[in-house]
Amino acid sequence: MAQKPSIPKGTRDFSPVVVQRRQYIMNTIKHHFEHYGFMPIETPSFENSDTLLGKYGEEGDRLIFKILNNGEYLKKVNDQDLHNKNEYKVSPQISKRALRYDLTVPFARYVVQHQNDITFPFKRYQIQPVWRADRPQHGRFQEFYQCDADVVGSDSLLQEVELVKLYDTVFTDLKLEACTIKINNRKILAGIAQMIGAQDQLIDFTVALDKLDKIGADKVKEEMIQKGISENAIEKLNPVFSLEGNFGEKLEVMKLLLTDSEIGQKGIEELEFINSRIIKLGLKSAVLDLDITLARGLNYYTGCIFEVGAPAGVKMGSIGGGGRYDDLTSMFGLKDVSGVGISFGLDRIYLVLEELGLFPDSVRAGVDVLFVNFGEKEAEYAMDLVFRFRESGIKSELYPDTAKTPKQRHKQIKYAERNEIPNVIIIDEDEMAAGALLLKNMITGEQELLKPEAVISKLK
RNA sequence: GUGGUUGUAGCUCAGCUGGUUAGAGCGCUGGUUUGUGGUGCCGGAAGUCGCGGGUUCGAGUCCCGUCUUCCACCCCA
Repeated sequence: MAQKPSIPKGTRDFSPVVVQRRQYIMNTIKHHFEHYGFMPIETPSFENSDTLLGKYGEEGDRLIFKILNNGEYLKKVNDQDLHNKNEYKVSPQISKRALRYDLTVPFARYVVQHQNDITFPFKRYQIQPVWRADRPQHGRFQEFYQCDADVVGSDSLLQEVELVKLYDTVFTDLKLEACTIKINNRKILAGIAQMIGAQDQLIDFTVALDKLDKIGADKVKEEMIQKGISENAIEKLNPVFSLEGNFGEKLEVMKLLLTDSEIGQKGIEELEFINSRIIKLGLKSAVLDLDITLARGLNYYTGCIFEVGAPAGVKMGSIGGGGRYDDLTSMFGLKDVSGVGISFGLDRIYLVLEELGLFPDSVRAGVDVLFVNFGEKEAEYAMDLVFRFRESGIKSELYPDTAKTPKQRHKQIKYAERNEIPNVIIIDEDEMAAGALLLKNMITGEQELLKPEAVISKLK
C-alpha cells in the first residue's frame, strides 16, 4: 500500500457498534413516526438541478453538491462563459443534476409528481442521507442523515401540535430529556418587519434577529442598521430585545406590540392555539419555548417554525428543525397545498447520546452466545444446539475453527471477550457425557453446568 | 466561502530555542500459567514524523503550497 487511502472530508465510515447505535436511533424514530400515522417513502439521492436550486436561498445554492455531466460535457459550453471563468454561467451548462440538500424539497417534488396517486392529507416519513458542501465541524458533516415527518394537504394547526408531541415522544424514548423545542412563527416576524417598515427586507431582518442570544442586542441593531433599517424603526423593537417570562407572558407582550399588524396577530393566534393544546396534552420530557428570535434560514417557511436544542450543557447546534410551508409545492406547479414537517438530525442526536452516555447496553453488535469449538465431535454436538438457540431467538454462533492446542482454546475465549459477547458455552467431553452445557458469563466470570433447555430459558 | 488550528507507531500523546540510530503508555504479538478471557513476569514487531516543494552542512522541529481535523464566522441537522 503506497499511500494510505482516505475518505472525503466531512464523511465517515461506520463500524459495527456505531451502525448498531445509529440503527437504534433510527428504529426509535421510525417506530414513533409510524405510530403517528406517517408512511415511508424514499426519493433518489440526486435530483435535477432545477428542482433544488433556488429553494434554499443564495447560501443554500452554494452548498449544493453539483454532479458533473457525463460524456463530452465541455463541448456544449459557451466559449465566452468558459473564457471568462464565470462559474455561475458555466456551472448549469456542465451540471444538470445535484445531490439532495434536504428531504423537504424532494418531497414537495414527489407530491406534485404523484399528486393523482396521493390521498390528502398525506403524511409521509423519510429517513435518508443528504449532502451539503459545508465546511465540517463538530456535528457538521458533508454527508448526514435526516429523519423527516411531513404532512401535506392540511392547514390544520393540530398538525403542529402533533409534531411537537412527536418530538417529545421520540426524545423521551431515547432518554434524551430536557430538550428545548423552540417555536416561532414567520407571520410574527413578518408582522414585526412590517411594523418597522422593513417588510421588503424580511430575510435580512430575521437573519440579524436570529443572532440576538449569540451576539447581543447592540450588535444585532448594528447589523440591522447596516442592512438599511432605520434607527427609529429599531427603537420600536426594544420590547422584542428584552422579552422575558413564560410562553404566555412573552406572547402577551408580542400581542400588544403587534396590535396593528394583521399578519402578526394571525401568527400570535396560531401560537396561542398550539400552546394551549400542548399545555392540555402535556409533554413528557421536552420543554416548549417561544423564541421570537428563531428565524431559520430556509426560505420556504411561512408559518410556525421549530428548532430543537440539545439539553443544556451539551455543546451542539440544533438536533432538529422544521416548520410550515404554504407554497413549496406551488414552485412545482401545485397550488394551495400547505405542508408542515419536522426533521431529526440523526448524526447530531448520536453525538449527544454518546456524550451523555445514553445508549443502552443492549445496543451492541455481535451475538449473545459463543459456542466454543474444542473438538470435532464437540463441534458437531454444538452445531445442533446453535440452531436450537437461534430458533429460540438467541443470537448464537459456533467458533468455526477447531482448537487443537491449549493456545487455540485460549484464542476462542479471547474472541468472545474482544467481540463483547456476554456468554460463552463450553462443551468438552465431560459436558457431552452429561448431556449438559457449561455456561460462562463473561462479565461476572461465573460458570454453571446446565441442561440446554435451562440455558435457553435463562438467556431468552 | 473568510480567518485560525491540528496532523509523530493500531490508539492517546512526548519530542525545549533545527544537530548523532524518533520516545512513552495502552494495544498487538511470542513465551510462561488456568480444562476457559480479564492478573503477573520475560521477550518481540511496528513510524516515508499528513503529502509536495523550499531554506540549511543538517528539519519531526523554520518557510511556502496542499489535504485533513477541530474552532470562530456564514449557515444549518
